[in-house]
Amino acid sequence: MKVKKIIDKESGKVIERSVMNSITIDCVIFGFDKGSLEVLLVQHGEGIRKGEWGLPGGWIRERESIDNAAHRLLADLTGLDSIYLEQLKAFGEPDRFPLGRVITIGYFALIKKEDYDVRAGFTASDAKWYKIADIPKLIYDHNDILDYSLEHLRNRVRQAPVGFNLLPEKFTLFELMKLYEEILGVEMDKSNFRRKILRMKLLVELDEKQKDVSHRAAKLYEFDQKIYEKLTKKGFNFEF
Amino acid sequence: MKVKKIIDKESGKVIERSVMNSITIDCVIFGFDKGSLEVLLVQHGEGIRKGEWGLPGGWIRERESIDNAAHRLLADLTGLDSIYLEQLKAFGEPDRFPLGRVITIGYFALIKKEDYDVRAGFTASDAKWYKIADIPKLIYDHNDILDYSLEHLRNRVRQAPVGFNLLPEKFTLFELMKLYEEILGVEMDKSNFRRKILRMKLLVELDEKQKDVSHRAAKLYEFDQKIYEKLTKKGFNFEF
DNA sequence: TTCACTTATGGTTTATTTGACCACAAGTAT
DNA sequence: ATACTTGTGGTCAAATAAACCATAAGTGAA
Repeated sequence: MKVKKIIDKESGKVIERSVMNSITIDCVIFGFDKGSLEVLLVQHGEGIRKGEWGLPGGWIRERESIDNAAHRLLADLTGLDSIYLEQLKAFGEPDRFPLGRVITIGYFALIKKEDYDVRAGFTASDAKWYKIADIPKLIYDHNDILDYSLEHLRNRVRQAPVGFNLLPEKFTLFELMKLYEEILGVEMDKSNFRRKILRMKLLVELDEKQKDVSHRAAKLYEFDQKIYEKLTKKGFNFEF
Repeated sequence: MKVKKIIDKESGKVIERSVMNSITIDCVIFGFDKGSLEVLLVQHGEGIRKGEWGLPGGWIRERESIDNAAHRLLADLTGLDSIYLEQLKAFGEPDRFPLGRVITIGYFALIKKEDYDVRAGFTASDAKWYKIADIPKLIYDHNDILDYSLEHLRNRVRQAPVGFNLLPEKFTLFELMKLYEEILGVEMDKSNFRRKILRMKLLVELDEKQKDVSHRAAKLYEFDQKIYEKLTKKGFNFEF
């Protein structure tokens, strides 16, 4: 096993810690802002690919599970824990990484941008949100991983109520609909959407309304954690 | 990179070939026989776990993609190529493998048992089909991988027409229904099933009937490759 | 041959869901 | 006041799903 320099999170000191030398993790972190789906990319600060953009990622330590590694990397990156995170799959074309055979395990995260500060605990030289349409050419096979994630996201939101992880705690039905429209690339009918989503009893109507909008304020909703979990396990159908 | 003894498929000679030393592949191979869902397990012929059952698997070679590795292993095992195979995900608990840190990538295969001969090209000391209900305690975390696959299979057959890969080329609607019932663990209505599946235009009615059955012979169907592929991409809905 | 039994096949009926569309409410901006 | 935007609650016809029924077509046993 290789030994890599790693910065210890608590002490801030550079320590040596063994890592697995042919497997990495790369995370596709989705956010949603002003009607647009976005992805968090980082600019590499060292090595031959200095200056190029890629997915945030890192090495797996010798004694941690891969899920833990993904959570740790994400926490270092965003300062957030307990966010929605799931493994995508492994990417292992033999020439995907130019300096040797490295297989990477892709992870897929959905975060509420309101809770998040790019700078918090951030170690890469630069990090930036990119709209899906503006993704540049990325290092290695990261464009492939991103494309796969996007495809996965589109499938996932139709089968489980995971899209909510991209919205603030309290949201309007219109915002929710716009989220689905953006992710799935379709147009929906306000009225039918409302009927369908309310019928699942997934949402709790709050005694609050939108503030500071230049039109009639809409009621705010949040989702019911119990039913959310039940539907997440059982699967729900969200075709339009 | 480690060097492992590998038996060359063409020549039959033992050759040395470099493999990645901390990643393996394990395959969950499903078959369907007489109304029961089954899984192919192998008995390990060497090492400390000699005699115990596990999933068929192996090492990834230095210069092959992980998908290729899975296809190669499966071809060695079953003598079949171009079978339905997809990656599940990586399994990486730090202590899943007792002799060191090894991450495994799970694969998921569906085969037509009629086409398949367990002995063909088989290298493990023994291989056997097990009914889902009779799965023994397996080595390492293979029971977890199997449980995950089963869950995945249940989700998959409801979203894409992949279940057909378990049936012979020609099948009756009743057989197809029994397949769904077995996989999903539900009872269905013959008449409604028939209506629903025929409405998708996925099946082609053949000019042939069942033979040697002790009741009215049913029409045979096969599926339409074109529509099959379209539905596989697009996703179909098969809730009951 | 007749009858019981099994599965095949094609209905019906009713309730539910969808999709398209409408109308008015309740705010803001000019 | 009026235009404009989004919210909210409807209608209606078409499509779908769920439960159930009836008859057909075969086998094998009485």
